[in-house]
Amino acid sequence: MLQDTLSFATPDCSGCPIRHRAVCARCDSDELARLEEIKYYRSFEAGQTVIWSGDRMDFVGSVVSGIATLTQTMEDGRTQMVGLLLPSDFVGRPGRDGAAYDVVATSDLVMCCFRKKPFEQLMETTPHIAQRLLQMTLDELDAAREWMLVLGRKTAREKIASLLAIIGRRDASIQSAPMSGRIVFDLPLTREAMADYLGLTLETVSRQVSALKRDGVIELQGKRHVTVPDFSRLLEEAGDDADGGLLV
Amino acid sequence: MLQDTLSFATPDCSGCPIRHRAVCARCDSDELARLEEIKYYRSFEAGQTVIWSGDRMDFVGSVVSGIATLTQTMEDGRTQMVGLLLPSDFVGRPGRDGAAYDVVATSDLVMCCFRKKPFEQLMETTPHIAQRLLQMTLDELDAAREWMLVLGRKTAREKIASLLAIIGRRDASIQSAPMSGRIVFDLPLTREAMADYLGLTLETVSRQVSALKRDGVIELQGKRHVTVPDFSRLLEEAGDDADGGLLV
DNA sequence: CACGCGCATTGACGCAGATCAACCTGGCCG
DNA sequence: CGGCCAGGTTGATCTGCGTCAATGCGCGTG
Repeated sequence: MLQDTLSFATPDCSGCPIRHRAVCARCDSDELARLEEIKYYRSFEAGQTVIWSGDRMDFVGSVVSGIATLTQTMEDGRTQMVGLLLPSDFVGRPGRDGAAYDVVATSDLVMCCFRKKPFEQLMETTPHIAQRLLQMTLDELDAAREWMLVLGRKTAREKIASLLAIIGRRDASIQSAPMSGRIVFDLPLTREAMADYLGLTLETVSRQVSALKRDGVIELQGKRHVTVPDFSRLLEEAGDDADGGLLV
Repeated sequence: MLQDTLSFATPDCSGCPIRHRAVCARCDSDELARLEEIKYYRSFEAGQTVIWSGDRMDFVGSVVSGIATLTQTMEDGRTQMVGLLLPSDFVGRPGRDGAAYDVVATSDLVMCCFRKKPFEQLMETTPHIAQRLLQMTLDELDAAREWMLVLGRKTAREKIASLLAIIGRRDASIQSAPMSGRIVFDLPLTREAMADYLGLTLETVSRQVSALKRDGVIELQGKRHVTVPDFSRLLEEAGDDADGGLLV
């Protein structure tokens, strides 16, 4: 919510919505000014590819609004989503030349970018920026490893529940909603994208979503709008203990 | 190999084998001296738990010799290995209090540790340490995401081949052996540990290893000593294009 | 309105890998 | 030496999910 307002009225770091989590969280006014110089916004349409794996990347940045996915593809076409980019998530690999994955916008998308070279130079002289990026990367690493457990050991039903829990939690925390009880959100992904995230087929996703609906774990309005009447029940279905687990 | 010699004759960073990849790679003599003050070695026996998930961690460090695994466990006992720690790999989460995973030594293990608080202080004032850690964390993130593709989309046979390729490559690069042709190494993992890494059962691992042997992709001397007559053939079996893929 | 198209659902069937179970193999210790 | 036990192999059977295929549903467009 906060994310989607204000951002263009005052397109500078101090007013920038990404400030909540992103690089400039601890910057002083001098550093903000330097960030401001190398900052620009980019917009993408739904379905558009933001970065091809292997591309030279000349920027780093954060998602301001919209959703993008991060995927890997094998030569024979099998694909695995390895990350989901929601508002405030960071994109880019300071110190690296190439992109490692495909980044695709799944909705209309706005990114707040910094030109990479000068950003890296700023990083050299500003310790807390590197530290901030380290913290964010550790978060991503935790999320990736959490997801390895989901992919390697969970059943299809548990996988679906885990995904719904992650999206629901993420959405809820943005809205400062309570972490238990009733939760409502929109699925930002097609059944196929969900399947790619979970290492399943879209048919299995569809079946398991229907099953969770039939069993009262979730309610559906249309295909995408989800109501979770009891969030802790969903966590149980995901195979997590009610409080821990599922970072991001 | 290099790893296992010398390390205790001269227990300072300049002679420390981990210097090849780890934090002190770019330190000047002053910084090395400060690292030296907060450095100590710890030894573990095979099977010993180094860290329990949730433990308060008061150190960060690198593996000097031996092998450890990084695992997550669900309440019902299902476990997923999320990382393999070989010599020179970094352990720890600067800026974080708790451990996120169980770390278990699978062989006798020596770690080179730094006390965490002073290490973090050093990081505050020494930009390139945070940058170095960021690079290492990005490497781990790439590896974790690569592994997500393995877990989510590969068949059992491909999974085994991928694991053998990773271990073989890692082992070979340490010994500066060529990246193609004949490769020889020892499996540092039991069949069960391999299964936990790959999201399979140990029976399936055993069967697929036998199958790869039967098909001439690998040769086995005993249960653990592996010869790969043609590394690029192994990469094919893993579903990778011969040059790219499988970071770490 | 009918048509087409992208997305989703549902059913029938087959198979890769899990499960259960028996047996092997080599190293250690009394 | 023999017995034990952890780790490994192999076989028989079961099942969850993939595969293939038909059908539904909402929406924009001619």
